[in-house]
Parts: sequence; structure tokens; C-alpha cells
Amino acid sequence: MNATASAGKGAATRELILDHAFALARAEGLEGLSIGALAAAVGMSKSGVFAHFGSREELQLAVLDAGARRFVDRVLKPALRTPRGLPRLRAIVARWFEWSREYQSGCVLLSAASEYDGRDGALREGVVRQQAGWRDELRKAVLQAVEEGHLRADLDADQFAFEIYALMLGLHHDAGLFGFDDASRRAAAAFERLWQGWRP
Amino acid sequence: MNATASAGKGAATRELILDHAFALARAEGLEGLSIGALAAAVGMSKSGVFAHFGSREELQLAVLDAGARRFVDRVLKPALRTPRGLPRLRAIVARWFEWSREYQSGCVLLSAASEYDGRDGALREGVVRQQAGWRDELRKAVLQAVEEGHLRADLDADQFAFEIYALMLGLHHDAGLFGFDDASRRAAAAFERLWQGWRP
DNA sequence: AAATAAAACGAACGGTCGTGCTATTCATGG
DNA sequence: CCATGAATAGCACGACCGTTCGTTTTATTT
Repeated sequence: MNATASAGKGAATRELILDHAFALARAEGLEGLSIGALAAAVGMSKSGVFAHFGSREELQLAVLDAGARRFVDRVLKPALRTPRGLPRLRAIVARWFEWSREYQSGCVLLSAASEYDGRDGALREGVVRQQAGWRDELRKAVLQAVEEGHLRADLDADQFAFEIYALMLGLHHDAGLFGFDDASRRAAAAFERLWQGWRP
Repeated sequence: MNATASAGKGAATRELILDHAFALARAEGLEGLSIGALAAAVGMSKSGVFAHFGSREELQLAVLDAGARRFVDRVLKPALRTPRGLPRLRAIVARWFEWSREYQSGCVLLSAASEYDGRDGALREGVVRQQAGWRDELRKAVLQAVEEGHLRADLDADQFAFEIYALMLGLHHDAGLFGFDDASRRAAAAFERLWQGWRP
């Protein structure tokens, strides 16, 4: 009847597994994610879980992909409803802050970036593609703010996107180690100062 | 005769083990560091390596500590030879860039921060203490730059240290995924703009 | 050179890992 | 209601995990 069931029972349990896998990977990282622990969390047998993905690496890729989809749904998509330019850029960052608050102790996407930055293989490629894609979305939002005349025309959008991203990394880092509230204030203040410095 | 030998053979091989462990942890993280693989890298038996630390966790703590000592020796200490204030602060950042270039694909200290930010235990405590200590050194260097009159008096040193740290996180992130050179240019440009904006 | 202490080895233990195979349960279309 | 295929369970495998223990080799001291 509902959306998941109409795609068959298999797809539904696959989503259920991915839910638990996402939660486990938050705490242990994608490399720390084990099929046995995942099966125990879902309440299935190891082989039952395994059959849905065919290999551990496919499972990890699926978790990574699920994380990316959630991020887009929770951060980018809602912000697209606000008018393009600076308002939309600020909406993106605001949603991103909320995301960080929810996943302050372990964001799968960020820990994956640090887990696979020095390796080869499909997972690294997935992380790179995903991070490059998100950076490009950010860059486009910055570019639109320039085009709309909300930010100065001589602003380097790539550079600006890098600096925003760096602030969010700082937020996540400090939130995980020292607490979210202080980190959030610092990151927010830095972002305010950053874009205000580029007003026309 | 020499410094290491006078402390006994045990201490010397312990350092040798830590060398290899540091290299392995760069690629696999502290959680991915296994005693078997470490023993093979050093050319010793598993039990021989194990005996030096008594537990895997003690080994991980020792690697973390060794990393912190190296960082201080390579980044902070040399910078202390330049005059206090802005020159020293810029020297610290410059050394930090060199450190990042060397360890662009996997810095043990940073990956440890992301590995243990959502856990409990001795390792997390070690990471927090180490990160807090380094942040404080950074803050002190910023404060001295204010006291010397090199930066404006209304500068919030904590905030400034956070922003510098965030830039270095951005550098490491982008260097690992997209290449060091581009990331380095962006981070350097951001730091230049950052401190120049606070000149008296 | 003998005695003693430190260091390293080698084998084994109980567990968990990912993965393959076969059987059984389940849902679903005819 | 039954047949068919999908979904899950159960079991076994080889490999590696951290750790323990008794033995042997190597260094240091007397």
C-alpha cells in the first residue's frame, strides 16, 4: 500500500537495515561498521543482512549514499524554497547548522571523508564525488548571491565556498570535542563576519 | 652510549615500534591500527610488540602522545624562536602548513579527533586534552599579537583561534580529497585575509 | 665467566570478521 | 489453494583480532 511496501518487502527491510547502519556508522565510522553488529541491531541474521548487499563494501557505499540523500533532503532542498542569492545561501548555512546539531557526535559524511582521504577504492571515489558535488552546490549558491548583487562582484565563489566549508568543519570538530553550543556560537559569528565583509 | 641506548634497549625498540605505528595509523587511523600488522611492519612477533604496551589501548595512547610530541617539535617549538606577536603567529601557521603538506593524506591527530569525538574512554580524553592544549597555545599566540599591538585590541582571541583552526581543517580536508596545492592556496589566502582584516 | 634481569618469541585461546552454501520460511500471483 | 520465487536463517570456513603463558634468546651486572 504505502510507498515502501509497494516496492516489495525486500526494499523495505533494506531501508530498515540502512537506518540502523546509518546510526551505527555515526558512532563507529564506516570502517567500524560490521555486519554482525548491524544484524544484531536490526534483529536479523548476519546472512540475512548480508544478502541485501552482497558485500561489505556495497553496504558501506549504500550507507554513504543514504547519508548523502538525507543531507540533501534536510539541508539543500528546503533551502531551495527561499529566494536565490544571499537569503538562500544563509538558509543553506542555517539548515547546515541544524544538521550539525543533530549529528554533532559523528556525522557519517564527514567521518567518511577523513576515513578515506588516504586510500584508494570505490569508497574513496564515492566520498570524493559526493564532497565535490556538495561543494559545487555551495559554490553555485554563492555565485547566485553575487549575480543577484547581494555580494560584491569581485568575490571568488570557490574561495568563499571553501571558507564556509572550513567553518562547518570547525563547528563539527569543536562540537564533538568541546560541546556544541560554544562551537555553534563561534562558527555563526565567523560566518556573519565573513559574508558581511563582502557586502557591496 | 647514545641517548636512546642509555635508556636501555627496550626504550629504543619502543620508539622504533612507535615510528611504524605512527605511519600505520596515518593510513588506517588509530582504530584501524592492529598489533599483528604493526608487528609485521617492525619485523617482530606480535607478543614482542604487545609486551611493550600491555594493551592495545595503551599502544594507541602512546601513538597519540608521540604524534602530539612530533607536532609540538615541528610546529610550535621552531616558531617560538621568532619574536612574539604577529610574526610568531604567522610562523606557527607557516609551520602548520608544512606539517599539513607532509601529512596531507592522513594526520593521526586529526583523524583521532574525528574517530573519538563520539565515544567515551581514555582515548577520547587524551584527544580532548591534546586538542584543548593546542588550541590554548594558539590562543596565547593570538593574544600576544594583540598585546604587542600587531592586531586590534577588540579582537576576540578565542574566536580568532577557532577560525584559524577551522581553516587548517579545511586545508586538510580538501588536501586529502582534492589535492594539496589548491587547498593550500585557498587556506593561505583565507588566513591572509583574516589577519589583515584585524590590523590596527 | 657466571648470574640475573630484560626482551622477544611461538603457540594457543576464545572471539569476531566477511563470505559462501544449503535449507527453510514467507509472500504473492495464478 | 497451490506453486513459484523472493527473503531469511543456519551453519561452516578461513583469516585475523587482542591477549595470555611458558620458553628461549639476548643484554646487563656482578
